[in-house]
Amino acid sequence: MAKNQRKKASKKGLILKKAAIMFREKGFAATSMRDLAEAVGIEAASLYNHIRSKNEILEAICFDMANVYNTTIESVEASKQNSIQKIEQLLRFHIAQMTENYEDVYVADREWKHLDEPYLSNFKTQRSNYRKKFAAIIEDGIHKNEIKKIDAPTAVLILLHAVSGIESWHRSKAKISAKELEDNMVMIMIDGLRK
Amino acid sequence: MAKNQRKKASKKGLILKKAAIMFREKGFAATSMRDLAEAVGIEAASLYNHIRSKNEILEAICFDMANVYNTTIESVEASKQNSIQKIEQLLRFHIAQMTENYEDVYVADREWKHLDEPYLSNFKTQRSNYRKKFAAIIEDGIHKNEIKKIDAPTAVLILLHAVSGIESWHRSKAKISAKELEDNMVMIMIDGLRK
DNA sequence: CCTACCGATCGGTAGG
DNA sequence: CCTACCGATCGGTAGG
Repeated sequence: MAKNQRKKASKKGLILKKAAIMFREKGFAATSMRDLAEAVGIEAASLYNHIRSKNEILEAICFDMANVYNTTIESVEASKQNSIQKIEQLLRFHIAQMTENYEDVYVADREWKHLDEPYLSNFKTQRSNYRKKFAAIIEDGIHKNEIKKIDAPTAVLILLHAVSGIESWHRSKAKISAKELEDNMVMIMIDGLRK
Repeated sequence: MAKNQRKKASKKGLILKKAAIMFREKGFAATSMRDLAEAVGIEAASLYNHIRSKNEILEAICFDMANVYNTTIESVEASKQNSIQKIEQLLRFHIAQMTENYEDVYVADREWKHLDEPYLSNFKTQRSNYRKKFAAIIEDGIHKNEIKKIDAPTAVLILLHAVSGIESWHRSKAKISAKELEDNMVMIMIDGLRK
């Protein structure tokens, strides 16, 4: 992963990486800069040679994820596949992110509330736009009779939240492999949508 | 709702209710006792005539929800229905909780990490037991050929997280009604499981 | 990258 | 239920 390499290469990258781990474990508000500094191996004051503020760390994590999501859905939109295939591709993308890039995904998904303005509004807009694009793909599938007649925005919420359920799987050191997990999820969700 | 009545009847009930709203909005750690006191309409120090600590409030919310969950799944287990019917009943229960008792459900689901020991361990155990009971129902349906061959613990995670997606629906003042929402969700999830 | 420190705010208590 | 206050900890800065 290019991103993971970057995150380990520089000190700022290390700070972002450790921060994501701690923000997931304890939450943004309950993680102190002194906790973070200890995990990085420096004094709290020294963090500020690499980052401007605690909130800037959260911004970096959230908007890096938003960019990955935007890039992906734009490429899926542009591809020549039917709607079921597009949805399956998006599901597999989200599952892969969850298993490979767990900490960042979790933080961007659950801790974005702690963003300050104007970043908060910006993030909420991007999030809403992503869901609208996803819903449009489902809507298209309904019109083309590939997908059962359901409320598309509701289906998007179900799909995205279902994927976030992998979080617990990740923690539980389950016996099932990542591949099996992915296939199980895709089967359940796709069969649920299909006519 | 008996519980809502109790929560409005006494001052302690009002504190728990306002706390659930604020813990959901800002998170447990980012909600101060002074914020909470203002919402209740008293001084921060006066809160301590009704509760022992900030953590006690979180405990009350989380364990009230755990009790509701336990009671429900025990009654579903004891009922004479096939596995698909049991799962549908549990799904409708969770959806109803999400639409009727949103704040408490959300806090018990997302903020329990901030519980102190021994409550934290207790809560995690109850949560794990609930999921095991749910998985056993799915497992039973697989053996009886009512449900496709999938990994039952994974299916439980998908179902429970999918339901939590209603959170965003709740916030978005969607055009779809609660009844339609419920039917859409049940249809997608049940069809996804069925053989 | 560290020592030394700031003002603000936190959860909670004493005493009435 | 309030005023007055406590020690601890917070994010962040000055200066080297």
